[in-house]
Amino acid sequence: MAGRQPKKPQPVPAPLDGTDLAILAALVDDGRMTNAALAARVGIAESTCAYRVRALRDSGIVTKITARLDLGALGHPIQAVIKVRLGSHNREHVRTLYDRLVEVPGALSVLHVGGDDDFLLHVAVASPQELRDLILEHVTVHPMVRQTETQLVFEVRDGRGVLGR
Amino acid sequence: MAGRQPKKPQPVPAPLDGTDLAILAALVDDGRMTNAALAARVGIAESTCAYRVRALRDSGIVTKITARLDLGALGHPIQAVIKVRLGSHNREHVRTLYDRLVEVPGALSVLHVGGDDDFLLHVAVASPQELRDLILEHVTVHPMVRQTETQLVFEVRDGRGVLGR
DNA sequence: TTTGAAATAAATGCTAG
DNA sequence: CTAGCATTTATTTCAAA
Repeated sequence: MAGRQPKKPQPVPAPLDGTDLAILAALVDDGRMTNAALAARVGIAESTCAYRVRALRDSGIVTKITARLDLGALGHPIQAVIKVRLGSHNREHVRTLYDRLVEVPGALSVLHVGGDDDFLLHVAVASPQELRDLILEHVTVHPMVRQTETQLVFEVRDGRGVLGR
Repeated sequence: MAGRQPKKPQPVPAPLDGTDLAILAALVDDGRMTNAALAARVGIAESTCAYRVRALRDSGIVTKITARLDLGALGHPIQAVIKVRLGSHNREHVRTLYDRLVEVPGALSVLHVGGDDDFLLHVAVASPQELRDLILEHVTVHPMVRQTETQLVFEVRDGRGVLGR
C-alpha cells in the first residue's frame, strides 16, 4: 500500500482521446486510407497522425487491418451457424475441440460461449451437401460432441460497433 | 430457350486465377501491405499487381479493408450473443427489427437466420449491467420480439476462412 | 494482360518548438 | 505531444509488346 503514482488509475496504456477515437473510426471505415487523408480528416499534422497510428498499432488497440471478401463470389454462397454442445466439459476436451473447429475448412469464426451451447461455429460453404459433409467430418466426428444444431444464415449485417459510427 | 452462349456457366465476373487468390489471401492477412510487397509475394510486376488489386476491389470481391480493434482496450471487455425469436414473422416486422438491431450500441454483427432463432445479435459491452440494459432497451422493447436468450462469449477465434490460409 | 520506367504522391526520419 | 521539411519509398500513369 505504498504511495507510488497517487493519481493514475489507468493501468499503463494510453488514455485514448477524441483524436484517437476519430482515427480508429476512420481506419475501421477504410483501413487503407492514406496517412495524409487520415490526418486531414481528424485535423492534425501528417507526422503527428503517423505517430498516433503507429502507437495505436503497437499498443495492440488496432489488432490488424484486413481485407473482407465477397464469399459468394468466391464460391461459398451459403453460410450457417452450427451450435455445438459437448458431452463432457473436461478442460482438455474443450481446448482440443476448439483447436479443431477453427481449422474447419470454410470456418469464419468460432465463439466459445456459456449457456445452452458451448461453441458457435460460423461457416461459409459452397453447397448444402458441403455443409452436411463438413458437420459430419469435422464436428460430430469428435467423441466429445454430444449434439449439434445448424441454422442457415439468410443474411449478415455489420452492427455499429463500439465506436458508434 | 434460345441458344445464346452455349458454354459459359459463369455469370460475367472474372475467373479468379491462382494469382488473384494469392493476392486475396495476402490482403486478408495484411490489408495494408504495400503494393510492392504484394507484387513480390505473388511474383508479378508492381504495375500488374496494382491493376489486379484495383480490379478485385472494383468488382466487389474485396468488399472493404478494415481495421480490427481490441474491444477490451476500448472499454467493451464483455461480449455476448443474444438469440432473438419473433412472435410474428410478418415481412415488415422482420425488416424493421433487423434495421433496429444493427443500430444497437455495441452491436458487432447481426445474423438473420433460419431455425430455432430468428436473429443472432453479437454485441460487445462495458459491463453486465450494460448488457442487461441493452437487451431491455433495444431488444425486448420491441413488441414483435417474443423471446431472447443471452449467451456470454468467453472467447472468439477466427477460422481459416474460405481461402484456407 | 503484362511490363518497365518516368512522373506523381505518400511515408518516414530528423529537427525543433 | 506536435509540426515542418528533407529524404526515402510507394503508387500511378503510360507507351509498348
